Amino acid sequence: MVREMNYRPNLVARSLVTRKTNVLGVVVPDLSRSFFTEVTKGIDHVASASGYNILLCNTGEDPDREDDQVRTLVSKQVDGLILASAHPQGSTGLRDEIANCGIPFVLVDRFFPDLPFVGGDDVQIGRLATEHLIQQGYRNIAHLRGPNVSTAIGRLEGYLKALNDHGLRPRKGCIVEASYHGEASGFKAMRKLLRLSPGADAVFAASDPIAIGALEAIIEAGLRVPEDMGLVGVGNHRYGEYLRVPLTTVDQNRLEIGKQAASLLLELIEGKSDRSPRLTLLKPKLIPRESSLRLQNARKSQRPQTSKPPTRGACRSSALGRSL
Amino acid sequence: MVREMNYRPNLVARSLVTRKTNVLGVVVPDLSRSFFTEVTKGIDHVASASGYNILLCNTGEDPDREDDQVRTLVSKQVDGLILASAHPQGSTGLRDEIANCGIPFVLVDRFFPDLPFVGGDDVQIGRLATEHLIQQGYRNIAHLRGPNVSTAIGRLEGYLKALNDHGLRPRKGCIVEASYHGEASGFKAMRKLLRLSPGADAVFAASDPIAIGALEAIIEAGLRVPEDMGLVGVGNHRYGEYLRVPLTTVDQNRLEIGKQAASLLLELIEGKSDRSPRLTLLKPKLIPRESSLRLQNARKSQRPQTSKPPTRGACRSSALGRSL
DNA sequence: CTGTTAGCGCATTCAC
DNA sequence: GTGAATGCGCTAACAG
Repeated sequence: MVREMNYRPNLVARSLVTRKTNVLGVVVPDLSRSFFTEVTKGIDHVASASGYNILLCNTGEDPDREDDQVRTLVSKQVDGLILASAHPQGSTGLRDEIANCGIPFVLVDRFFPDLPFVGGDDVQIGRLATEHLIQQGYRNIAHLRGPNVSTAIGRLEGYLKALNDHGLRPRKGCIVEASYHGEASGFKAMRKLLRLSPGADAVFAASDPIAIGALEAIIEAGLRVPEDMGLVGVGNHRYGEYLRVPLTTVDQNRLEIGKQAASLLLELIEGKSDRSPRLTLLKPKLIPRESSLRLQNARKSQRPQTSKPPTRGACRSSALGRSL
Repeated sequence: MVREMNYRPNLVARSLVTRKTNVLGVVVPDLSRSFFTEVTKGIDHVASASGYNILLCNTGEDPDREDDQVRTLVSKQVDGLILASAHPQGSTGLRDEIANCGIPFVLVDRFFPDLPFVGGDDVQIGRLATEHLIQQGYRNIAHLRGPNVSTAIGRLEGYLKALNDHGLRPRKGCIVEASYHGEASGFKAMRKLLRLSPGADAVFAASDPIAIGALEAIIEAGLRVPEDMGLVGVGNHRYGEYLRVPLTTVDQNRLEIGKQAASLLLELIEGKSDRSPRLTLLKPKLIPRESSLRLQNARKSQRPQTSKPPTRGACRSSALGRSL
């Protein structure tokens, strides 16, 4: 009957009195990066199951814009906030803007000390990737690191630790910075790396887009992957297995990051803040594919999910033959 | 001074009296498809420039869920709605839910008669892709179509028209349906196609993900792309140029779809509804890459944006040689 | 031009 | 149990 009368309750009036909007603010640096869309999807999944909607903001990696967005969201009385902050590591701006305004929030992906956080274990990610390369027999492993946010810092740390644990040392010039976003950035960084540290036989790239750009540069230089140059990325990018050389990667479980962040936030909102660990680090998982498998015994683990035949060799440009 | 006192105006109270929330509802079928994230980004770009925020909903291609979301958004008093509907073509559910509730809205991507719309010109897309293949000398062109939404219907129509214009006719079994979403679906559909219509020498896939899956199936079958089988997708997918064979595609300008949809919606909201064409079809553009270029004279148009050497042959699995 | 008041549409309270 | 009054925090209209 209510349906037939098509009465539409005014939820903003209701919100004014109940002090509850059933809206979660989500602030990300860049919507086109599949990492963040996947996280957002995970958030939406558990949020909408609990009757919440998502107010989405794109900061474009601009901390000032981020602060504006957060202020607006707070003014709009969102019940909670999930944020992948563009503030540089160590800056105090984030804490000023969020932590003192009294609204529940959870950080994702980019870690800041003492604030509720859900993300990947970046040190472990760096270690996993690097140890895999070492295990495959690579010895001169370079690193294409990301910008100055916690993820890049942690992955770098894991990379250095893994090298150290195996008695290896990074060579001069073998760590080059790229921006997370673009393949173009990975391409440029790899070119630079090939100049600076010509002896490298493998690369750990801090993200899959960086790795994809690097792959192009490696091929351009006339090197074979994985024979002459091993390559590992991070993110389990959806198209990683369809690339010119299927890309080994470290999966940080993006969907789960979103889901757990939303779950934690909902608990904070509903006052069940007794959940002790406000720091959730998801366990990363190595996805070995062709780009790093130079040992025979590892060939078996390719493309388990489809019914394609497992026998596939490297996929190489015909322009390659000349320089070998 | 206001800032120092850090007074936070309660925007829901303001909204209650002004009857304006400065929020736009955006409803999409699937956030992980890059098409929709790019459109959403475009929407956010112009919306936030005008002081609007975005309330985002994911329907998962479920019409019932979509109706729920729309009802909620309306109840939340969004100022306007942008919607890529999951309702099947010809259904009346959409019109019932939206058109009569008095709130301004714009449809994107999926077309419905007589409703404000911004999207690609799908007939033109289908024609462009197919004519390109014809021009490249392919004669037995198959089609992997999408599900029953306007985009797939239009692209199919363009495909048929282009064939007809050139005195060609589709063979029996050469049109196979796939779901838009998954590469897996494209893979299966292509396998089926190779069985049903073994003589095909080219495929027009209704989306890039379908094309990506199809590419894998073609390679698996021991065929070379583009020599034995031409391939064209739709969407100018971000990773199309990094695939095993760089993929020819039709760009429908996704970012622009979002921007124009948001602009139109803002005009409708602000009452300047005198903008006569409420139907905006963006002009598609062919992006030729290796997967369809079997004629020499077309080789020049590969990868113009980077400084990579233009000489690159097809990228083939080593498992291929056997069946030729 | 500044200060006061009514009321936006609901949920919650109280009286009945 | 049902029904009328109060107020959420703000803007708009009004009075001084």
